[in-house]
Amino acid sequence: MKIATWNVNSIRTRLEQVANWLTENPVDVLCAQETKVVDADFPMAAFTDLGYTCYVSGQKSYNGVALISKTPLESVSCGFEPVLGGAIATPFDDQKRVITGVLDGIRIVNLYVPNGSSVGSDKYTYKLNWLAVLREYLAKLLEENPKLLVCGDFNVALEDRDIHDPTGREKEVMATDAERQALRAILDLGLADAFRKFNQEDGQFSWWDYRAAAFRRNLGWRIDHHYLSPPLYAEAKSCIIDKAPRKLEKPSDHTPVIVEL
DNA sequence: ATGGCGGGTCTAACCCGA
Repeated sequence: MKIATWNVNSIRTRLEQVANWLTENPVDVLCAQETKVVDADFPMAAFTDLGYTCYVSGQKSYNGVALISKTPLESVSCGFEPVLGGAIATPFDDQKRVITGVLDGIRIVNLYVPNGSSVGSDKYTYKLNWLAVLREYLAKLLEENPKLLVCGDFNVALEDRDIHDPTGREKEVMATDAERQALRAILDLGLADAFRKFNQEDGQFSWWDYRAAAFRRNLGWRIDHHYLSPPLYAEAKSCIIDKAPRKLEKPSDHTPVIVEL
């Protein structure tokens, strides 16, 4: 089974690229983030034409996540509320950042973690609070789903080798100790980075700024991840970053990461 | 860099991303 995560930065603007990529890379499930479209306007036909079923949780202009699956999924839900209840979840479910479903006994969670804007801002606080709620959400899911795959755009680079230049990282959003500790607290539930099972090199990135020719100069960050519970980590066969889509005209600033189980 | 690019939409002295 192959599962990909890709922040597409608008599913409508990127539709042709995503459909072409799926044709050439017919993964079982594509977990997309930043779809930036309300559910009624999601371009489902392009994917049904390829034999895929779409499960979407979107909003106008911002955020939005989708599961695009070759086989229909079971037990699909959106947001934190179905798992955590309204008291904890409601303040966070306005922003559409979470969708999950089950395929062959594997629960797949597709996330778009808040960016955080700048260190010390209200959005930075929101990000840390959101990650704390995510920990509770995943703890509940792990109780019922020993085979858990959590993927998406985490907007956190866990280690210095995941950043082209870690100098001054403590002042930069996505790399502060508080963000890393929030993510580590989640991984301590029993999740491990699929990519690092196979690749220990630095200079391995999944996002490059549109500006300053960052992609050409490989000035990137590795912030898109697949985290696996122990039985899935043990059976994982590969995890690769496909840089090809980032080389196209008008690309997303992220590129797909694919795990094979 | 007082964000250089590129999405979005209230098409702007706009907002947001990462």
